[in-house]
Formats: sequence, structure tokens, C-alpha cells
Amino acid sequence: MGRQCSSSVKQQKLRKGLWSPEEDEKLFDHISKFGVGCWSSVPKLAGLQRCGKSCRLRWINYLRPDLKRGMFSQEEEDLILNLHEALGNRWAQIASQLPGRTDNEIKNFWNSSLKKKLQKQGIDPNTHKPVEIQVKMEQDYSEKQAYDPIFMSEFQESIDFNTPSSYRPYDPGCGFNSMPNLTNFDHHTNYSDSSGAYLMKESSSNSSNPRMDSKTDMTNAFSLESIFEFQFDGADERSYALASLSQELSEAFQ
DNA sequence: AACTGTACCAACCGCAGTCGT
DNA sequence: AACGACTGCGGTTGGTACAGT
Repeated sequence: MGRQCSSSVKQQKLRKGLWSPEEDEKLFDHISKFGVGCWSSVPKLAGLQRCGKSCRLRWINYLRPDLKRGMFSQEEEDLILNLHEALGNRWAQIASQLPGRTDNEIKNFWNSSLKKKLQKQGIDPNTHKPVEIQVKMEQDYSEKQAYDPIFMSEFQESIDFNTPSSYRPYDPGCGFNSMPNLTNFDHHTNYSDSSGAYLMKESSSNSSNPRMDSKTDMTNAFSLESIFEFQFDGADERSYALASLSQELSEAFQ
């Protein structure tokens, strides 16, 4: 479906797979001389049998002079964990906070290393919550759902699964309620002041459109400052809220 | 030495958003 | 408004290296 390496390069035999040193050199020379412009014209101008998309990727992930190569430091690892908890699989957003690292690199590091590390520690890598609490919450929730149709209808009303955002606010103190979509939140919303309100993050696997538009929603409306304000100031309250929710649901069911 | 399983990573693919016409 | 070209993003795949048997 996608317009894979389409357009200007008309059915020319395009190379795929690993880049040779010669190709790298050609691309590097071209970008060094003319800078990053229109990627679709780069292959022709640089004398490469590649599509523009491939050139772009090669430049961004490998040739860019400002890339930091090598192992991730403990600080970087911690930052990735924190950012992933706040942002989910928005690798480009995460990468923008780690100078010299690419989204692809971070994604690979996450999938090959960090994810497993968390799992070993009994933490769900999607939610960053301990697995026991997660399981308990799911059990409680499905039991409550099965036995209490009013609870279910209130819950469904409170959450519009068609909204583009994969983050939905939840206030455990008042039950499920309708809070404004995050994209409408004030730039400086302080989550630690909102009665323990925290974000309930949908797992990307059951979202019909896991890609919230990061450019419009996250960048513009949900600044990094507010994320970190939430991340650090609200962390304890969120854990507390999680435990409260679990307890609340258990009690409600009993 | 040969085979198999696993981890890692570069690159590809498909989709969605943006921009120009 | 509609369309096509282009760009950027996240998920996935395929190749390679390495460890274990």
C-alpha cells in the first residue's frame, strides 16, 4: 500500500539491504556539500541506486556526524525508562531527549535489553507497574465488569476509545470520570495537585491506532516540563492511586 | 566441527500527517 | 476540497554474531 520509494526514481533498479562503504561515502559527501534538503532527489544527485527514504534513514541512523555511538550509559538507561513510562513507544519523542541517539537505536535497545530487564524484575514493560498489581487490577476489573452493569456503562461513558490520544486521565478518588482530553490540558497542568489523578495508559497492542499524533498532540499540548512534573512529583501519588484503585475495586466487588 | 538457539541491530514496510498545487 | 508527493514514525523482518550443546 505505502508509496514505497516511489516517485522520481522510475522503476530504476534500486538497491536494498546493507549499505556499502562506497554508498556511505557518496551520501555523506553529498549531504556535507549540499545539506539535508529534498530526500527524494538525493539518490539521483548523489549517484546512488537507493530510494530517498533509504538515504534519509541511513543518514539519520548512521552517518549523521553528531551521533553518539556505543553502549548506553546508566543515566541514559534511566532516562529512557522514565520517558518510556511517560510517553510509551514514542521513540522519536524519547530520542529527542537523548542527544546523539536515534529513535531506532533506542527502540532496539528497549526491545533487546530494557524490556527483558523489566520483565525479570517482575515489572510489566508496557505499564511499568509490578505484574502482581497489574494482574490483580485486571482480575478485579473483569469481575466487577461481569457483575455490575452500571459500573461498566459508567466506565464506557467516561472513556471515549475513539479519541486519538492513548492517554486517558483517571481519577481513582472519584471513580471513572470524564476529564478533559490531555490534548486540551493546560500547558502547565500539575498532575500532583489533581487529587491523585493520573494517566491510565492503554497498551498499544489493543489500541486501534497506537500512533497518537506525536507532533500535534504531544509536542504542542503536553510539554516535556509537564511530563516531568508529572513524572517526578506525581510518581508516589500515582503508585498510591494504583494501590487505592486495586483496593477500591476489591472492596466494591466484595 | 557442526548444528541450533538467541540476541542484536540495520534496514524495510506500511501508515499517517503535512504541504503544495 | 481533493489530490499527489513527500516526510516521519513505529512495527517488523532478516542477517549476522555469538553462545551453548
